[in-house]
Amino acid sequence: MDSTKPDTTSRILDVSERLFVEHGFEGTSLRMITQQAGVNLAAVNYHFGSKDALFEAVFLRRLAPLITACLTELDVLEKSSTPTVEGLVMSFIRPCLMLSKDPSRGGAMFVRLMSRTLVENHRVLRDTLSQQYSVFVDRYNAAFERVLPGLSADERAWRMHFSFSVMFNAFAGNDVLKIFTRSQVVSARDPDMIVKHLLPYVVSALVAPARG
Amino acid sequence: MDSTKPDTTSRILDVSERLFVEHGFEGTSLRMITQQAGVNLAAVNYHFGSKDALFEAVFLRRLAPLITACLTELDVLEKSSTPTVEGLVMSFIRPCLMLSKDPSRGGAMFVRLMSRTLVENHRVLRDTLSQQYSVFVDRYNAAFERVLPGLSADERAWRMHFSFSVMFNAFAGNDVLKIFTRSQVVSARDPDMIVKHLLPYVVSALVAPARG
DNA sequence: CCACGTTTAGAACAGTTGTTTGAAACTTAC
DNA sequence: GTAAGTTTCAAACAACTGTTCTAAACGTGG
Repeated sequence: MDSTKPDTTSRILDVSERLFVEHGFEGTSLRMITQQAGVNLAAVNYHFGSKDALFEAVFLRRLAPLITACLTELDVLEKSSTPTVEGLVMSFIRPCLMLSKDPSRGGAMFVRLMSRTLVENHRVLRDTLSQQYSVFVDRYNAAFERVLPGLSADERAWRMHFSFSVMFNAFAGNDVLKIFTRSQVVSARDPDMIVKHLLPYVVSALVAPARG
Repeated sequence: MDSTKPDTTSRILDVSERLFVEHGFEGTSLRMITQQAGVNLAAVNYHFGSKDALFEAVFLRRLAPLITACLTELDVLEKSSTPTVEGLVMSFIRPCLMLSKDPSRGGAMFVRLMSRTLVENHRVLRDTLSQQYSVFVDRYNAAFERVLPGLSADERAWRMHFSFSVMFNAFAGNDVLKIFTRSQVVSARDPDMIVKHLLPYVVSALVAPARG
């Protein structure tokens, strides 16, 4: 046996993550997964119970640590006497950046999976996950209120909505203009390059004065 | 016969558009489509040739007019002696807004379809469509260069990338924070409300001074 | 060596998929 | 009214879907 070969469960998770990103939940069959993972077809149902449960496992494996990393960043930030908008934005970007640059955690794969799952509106997102991480949103809400005291709750919610949207899609590599042209508008997919341009963009939009 | 009932082709297109948005390309079967459209199963292959060709037809029906509307807005803008960033942004937002508010064109359905198709990376987007609307990107590139002369080509490309990303996802109703909480962060999906907050957000980010 | 719980194996299940077929029904024009 | 062309219909096709089953193989402690 190849000792470097991970166990069946991990191999299934790794292959699934990639295939779910590439072909979506419906477009990925258990036979594709088990073949590429080099395991028996029945292994998925044996180890995870069902295709749905497998998807949830793939998702939770990465989401929980990512959330934790963000919350830890927020903890540090809250102890600071002078929190900045830039620091707050980085408290979300930094964990995404770390994840994107770590091949052992699938790199940017998971952000892409979140992006796909979001637009696919998968059950797991509506039913299982959505409510158990609401602390994430609450904490960011409070943090944004602190660094942007001049905004109404409504205005703040919109700017957060837009900011997470653009940050998310940047890391997921969703190039909208790709719809209209073959040539990639943005040259590289280097995560550091993304952050370099993303951070000032988001901060500029967030700190703009409220229009009365 | 009910004279208000559209013909088979249109009924298939309308139903397909909605189902492709709700369940994606792979998740939508021809039997779902034909049943809801009240037509025979073979009708899709008779009128369109294949499921792939149907998808392309659904996509092109809305995309071409949307592109045209944007290009027309750009024409007007270019004749203006004092084009503004706000005007340029609105030249994209306005056609999206009109579309979103027009139920006879499926409302916001098509923007959501574009959003789904983008992350699904469908063949039709890679092969068929991508190259024939490159004029869209070229025109916007030139227009942005005119109203933001202080930016390098690189910086401009990134800001355009982010801006179209956030505008797109706003109209598509992709609420990222929905992943983490059940409660909708942004209250309404009223297109006018979206524009009201979206426009100043994007403009602020676009006009921010370049950091040398 | 044996017995035990865990994992893997291949085969089969009923149901669904996109597509094709040939005949029926319909519309249109002469 | 009849012929030609267009559209609809039910039925069938092979291929694929997630899931289940039982037997075989495996690892482990006695």
